[in-house]
Parts: sequence; C-alpha cells; structure tokens
Amino acid sequence: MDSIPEVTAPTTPRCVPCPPAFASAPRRMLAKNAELFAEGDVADCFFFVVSGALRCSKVTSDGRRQIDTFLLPGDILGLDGYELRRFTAEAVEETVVACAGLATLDRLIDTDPAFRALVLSAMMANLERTRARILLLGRMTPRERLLSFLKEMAGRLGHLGHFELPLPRTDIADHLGLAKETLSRTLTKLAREGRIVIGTTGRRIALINAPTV
Amino acid sequence: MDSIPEVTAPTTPRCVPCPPAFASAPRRMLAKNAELFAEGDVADCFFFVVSGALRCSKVTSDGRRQIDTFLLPGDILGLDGYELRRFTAEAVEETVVACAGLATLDRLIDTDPAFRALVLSAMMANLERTRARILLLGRMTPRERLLSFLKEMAGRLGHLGHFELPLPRTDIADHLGLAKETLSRTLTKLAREGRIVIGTTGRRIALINAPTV
DNA sequence: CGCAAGATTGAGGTCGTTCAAATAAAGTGG
DNA sequence: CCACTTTATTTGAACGACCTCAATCTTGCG
Repeated sequence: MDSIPEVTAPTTPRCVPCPPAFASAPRRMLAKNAELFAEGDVADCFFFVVSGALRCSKVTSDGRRQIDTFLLPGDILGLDGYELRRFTAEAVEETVVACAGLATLDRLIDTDPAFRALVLSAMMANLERTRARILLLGRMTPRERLLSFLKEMAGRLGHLGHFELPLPRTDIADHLGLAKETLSRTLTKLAREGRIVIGTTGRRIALINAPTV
Repeated sequence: MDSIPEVTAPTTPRCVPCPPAFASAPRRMLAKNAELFAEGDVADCFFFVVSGALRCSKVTSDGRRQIDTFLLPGDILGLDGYELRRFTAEAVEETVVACAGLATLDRLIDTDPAFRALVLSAMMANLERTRARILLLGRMTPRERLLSFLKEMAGRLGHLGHFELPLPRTDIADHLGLAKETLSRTLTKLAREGRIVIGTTGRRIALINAPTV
C-alpha cells in the first residue's frame, strides 16, 4: 500500500544468548513447518528458543485450528509439566532450539533458586498473557484483536516502530480466532485508516501511533 | 422443561478442609456479589476457597465483561505473583475464603517442597484449563462451548450425574464469550435434544450421556 | 519464465447479536 | 404468608458482522 521507511538492518536476525541452564544443551534445528513435537507425544524435555519462531496449536477433529502462542527467541517451551504434550509445536520458519531433559528441570527447580524464580516468572507471564487472550477472544472485535496482537508483537520483537512478522496470515488468523479473509480485510482497513503501514512484502508492518488497544 | 430426579441431598454444601498452609489462616466471609479484590488493587495476599464460589473477571472500558475462571471450594487464588491484581474477584454466592500473606507464600515455596509442588501443579492446571478455553473461545460453536463447560463443571463439582450450578446465566455467558440470550437459547435447545435436563429452578442441570464435547 | 502457495478482494449466506417484550423467579415489606 | 417490586431468564424478530465460497492478484521459488 504505502512504503515503509527502510533501515539498514531491516530484519533483526533475532538470535539470543542462552541462559546457563542451556549453555551446553544440545541444539536442534528445525526446517520451516517442521514439527518439534505433537499433541499426545511423551513430554521428556523442554526447550529454549535460540532463533526463529514456533507456533503452539491445537486442532479439533474436524480441522479447526487454534494457535495458543507464538514462541520467539528467548522464550522457554515445555514447562507445563504434563506427561503428554497438550498441544503441537511447529517451526514457523527455520528455527533453532536448545533441548534439556525434564530430569534437569526438576533438579534445577529444587536446587537452584534463581532458576526456580525464572521458571515461576515464565509460567506467570505465560498465564497472564494467556488470560489477556481470553478477554481478546471472548469479547473483542477483529479490529481490536489485531491491534492488540500487533502491539504485543511490536513489544516482543523489540521494535516499537516497525517490525518484521515472520508469520503467515493463516497463522495470525488462527491465533486471533478469525477467518484469514477477515484478518486480511481488517489489516487493509487499518492500513487505509493510517493506523498501520504494510510493507511491500506483506510481512513488514509498522504500527503508527497506536493508542492503547 | 422436564423434571430432574430428586435426591435426598440435592445441593452438596461444598465445604472443603483446608490444606496445612491455611489451617490457622484468618477467614473472610463474602456476601453474594461482594468483591474480594478488584483489578488494580495491591496484591498482598492469596486465598483458599472454603465454601461458595468466586468469579474472576476483566471488564473493558465500554463494559464488556469476560470471566476468566470460576473458583470453587478447594481452589487457590492469587498465585499469579503480580504486584497489582490483574482481574477482579467477586463472590457469586455467599462465600468463605481463608487468607494468607504473600510473605507466607514466598517462604513456603522456598522451604516446603510439598507446598512448592502444590503451587506448581496448581499453576499448571490453571494454565492448562486456560489454554483449553482459548480453543473454546477461538474456534468453538456456542453449543460446543456450553457442553464443554457443563462437562467441566460436572467434573469439578464432583457429580457426573446432575449438579447444582451456583451461577447466573449472565456469568456463564460472560465466561463462554456469548450473549446471555444465545446462552439461554442454546441451553433450551440442548434440553429439547435431550442432552441435558434443566431443573425447575433453572440452576440444577443434569448432563445426559454426554459424549466427549 | 512458469508454477505453486499465499494473500487479497468480492458476493452471498448464516449464525450470533441486539433490541424489545413477555414470563418466571427471587426478594421485600407489610 | 401474601402482594408487590425487582431481578433474572426466556422468547421473538430483525439486523449486521463474520464466515464461506470463489475468483483474482501477488510473491516466492524452481
């Protein structure tokens, strides 16, 4: 629609240093759309996202999909403490994770107060983010959902100006509980209103002066 | 619509013994619709629900309300670890809670492995329940939402046959992301189909042979 | 350059909401 | 305990938002 101000390093490669617990943990590289684990798998390890992005989703028997969360570099995945995975995790793009066994997790929680605090705060942040999404999905219009999502992403991606969304429209739609067509329409409507600017590639988005939600 | 098989003790009083951490904690009695705390309040203690029921909700500036969770006897509230409350907690009916300070919580987490496990598992259960609701709110029909909710409640209230829901329709609607009229219609439709039976009082509900969702 | 996958746009239908009214239930005060 | 008030629930009708289906356009990749 409009052009976005180009910057010298438009796409921050987004690779993040590991916390000590994962310093020597083995890495795993995932191709685009590769599955890290699936709903129902035995949960025997947890992960730290080094680079790339993951989506965690559930699918109903008739194919409706809901994406719980997107995981970005620096996030921890797999703390839920269940025997079996409750959702599927897939790479949105090429992604690198560090893996650690659950025994490690239990040991660290019991012996390392700093790590325990990290885990607790990660869980609480997770819970709070999820709760915010409950309000979003239960009571908000597509427009509000999208603005809220973009604001969150802007914050998490660390750029308040513009940022590169590594996510296809379908994923965003399944995250926000919308049809992809509705998402697309809402997106262009926001662009026409001047609330956002969409790059020529479609993936780069700039939030213009976004008032709270 | 139809009559529900009467039982000698139709309404289980639902009062639950305290875990040790709350054994000598002060009690607080809440009248119907009384507020335990409000969004934005300073969070200085956490609670154990002894009897009654609570609803945790958020409200948008224009009055749309979303109920995150209902708390029933035996549930713990206030583990989120935030400085300020992120939601409002009110009594659905006359309710008794036990209160403990957050200092107690921190101390117990650091010193008592059993309590730590309790807290962690409570948080995980909470997170999982919330995640299930994300799918529900994002991708399910009113009918599916209601059946899922009734099934959950039947399990939590401990009766797989019929049970007394202490909740008004409006609360259920705001929990499931529906208009109260839609909820009511869906309810009577399910009753006509024979999937549920609604008592003359409207609050007692029997789930008939509910296949999974 | 051509194909495949993703995104946008359009048209039409459906389901859930909104507004409004009627009915039922629960409190209240005599 | 009853009549009355108030609140909650059910029901109806009509509108509108979002979804579905389908076609077009764009982007990415071989």
